[in-house]
Amino acid sequence: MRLSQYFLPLLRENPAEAQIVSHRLMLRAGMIRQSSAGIYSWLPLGLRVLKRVEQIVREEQDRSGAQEILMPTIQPAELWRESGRYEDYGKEMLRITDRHDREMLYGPTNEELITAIVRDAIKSYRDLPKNLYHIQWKFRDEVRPRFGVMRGREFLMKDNYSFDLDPQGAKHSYNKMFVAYLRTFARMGLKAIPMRADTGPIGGDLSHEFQILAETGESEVFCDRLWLATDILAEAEELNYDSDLEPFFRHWTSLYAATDEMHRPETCPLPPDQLVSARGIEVGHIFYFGTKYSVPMGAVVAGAGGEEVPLEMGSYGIGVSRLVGALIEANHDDAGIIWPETVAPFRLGLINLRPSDKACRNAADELYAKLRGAGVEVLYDDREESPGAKFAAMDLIGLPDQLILGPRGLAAGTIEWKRRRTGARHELPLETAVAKFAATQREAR
RNA sequence: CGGGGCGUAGCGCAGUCUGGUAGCGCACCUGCUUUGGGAGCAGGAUGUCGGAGGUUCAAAUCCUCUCGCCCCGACCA
Repeated sequence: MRLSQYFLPLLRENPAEAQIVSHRLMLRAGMIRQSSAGIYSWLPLGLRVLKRVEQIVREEQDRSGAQEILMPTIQPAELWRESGRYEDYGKEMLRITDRHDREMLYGPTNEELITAIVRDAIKSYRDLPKNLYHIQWKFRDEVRPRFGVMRGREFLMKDNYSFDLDPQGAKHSYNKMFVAYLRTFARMGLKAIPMRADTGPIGGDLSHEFQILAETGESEVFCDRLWLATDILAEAEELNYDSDLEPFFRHWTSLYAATDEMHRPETCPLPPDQLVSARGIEVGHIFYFGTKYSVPMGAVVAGAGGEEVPLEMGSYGIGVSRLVGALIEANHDDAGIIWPETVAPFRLGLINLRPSDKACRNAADELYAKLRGAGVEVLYDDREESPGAKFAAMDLIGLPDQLILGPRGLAAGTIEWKRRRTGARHELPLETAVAKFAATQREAR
């Protein structure tokens, strides 16, 4: 993509309403624009990241055996009356009346809808287990939306729902998601620590939140110091979803980690010097709640003996749009965003320092064409701007690598390669640049 | 939902107390010069001062009502 043609409205100064770093940088980097409190439009650069994150989530769900569906944003009130949550959910639920005075709502979550779908479709234990997910916009009319997309009213969530015949099967489904979540976050370069969590209004008795440690986290969390040096992905990667995941689950939940609500200083097993207290961003939450919805909503199947068995259910959520903010919270410096390669909107930025110079322009255009031809996603800054402005813009949007072509290097047949994260610079022979990034593009994806 | 703050050009702000021609920086447009870390000079365009009502010869400024946004707390992917 040529930057001269790209819709990338960068801001040089911080908008007054943005207080935390991810919100500031998303606005400054032209990723989002706010339309009202907690509701955002995603501009081209931001949407590319959102889709990358979504795709990683999708791939790990598919790998775990979950199947993708798509449920609507608007749901009928009567379903929520069946579970009793229509009244319980309170003002956070956006209620709508259609032209026939039918009570509708913009879905804050989908337990009721999916339970109704499965209830009507699955009648035999032979059709279990099932795990269905969708990635859809949700709306929760938060009293106080804040922190940009980290705590919006409208947000993109991956939610899925498992259906099993018995608690043992349901626990296996829960364990699968436990593993899938670790893999998902690790692929984005995030260390998300599973923490014993309160089940809240969803209900149930087993629940873990996946928390990313960050100074700007919304809540206080506590964990064993050992978590800081742990590479969970290495172990999670080797697991087979059909094997018994309980030992893995037990191992990783034995290392202390708890949210504020679940942490009790008097009963905490860790000595004070082993306990880390930090701020956490909740990027995922998994629940096992048994028959909480299946019983009131009559979601039963015929068991092996012909008896009616209510479905054992769990639900699992990942805040996809929140993750974009969380990724920035975890990956930035004073100059801007530093994208992990797996979620970067473009793999590479190409800066032509002197587009008015014919030799520079020809060389940069040619390099751009070759990179594209090699399948490298490259954002090409071909604008007539001062060098400083281009460097600042490229650092701000945070592409993992930059190729900087100027008259100085061109005369020597070289191009400068700068790594965004480390700031390390190398001179590359011009002709090797394409091959180098064609290779890294394959590795990263 | 309790407490606090803010709405003036695309962004950041001054002007409001003490009513009297709506300003500054950046961004934008034109021209020339410049070109390895947010360039310089010259010229130019941009506003229902959040909205409604009121007071006044005169309202960004005073009064009333209203809408929006942000922060702290309680609540949540």
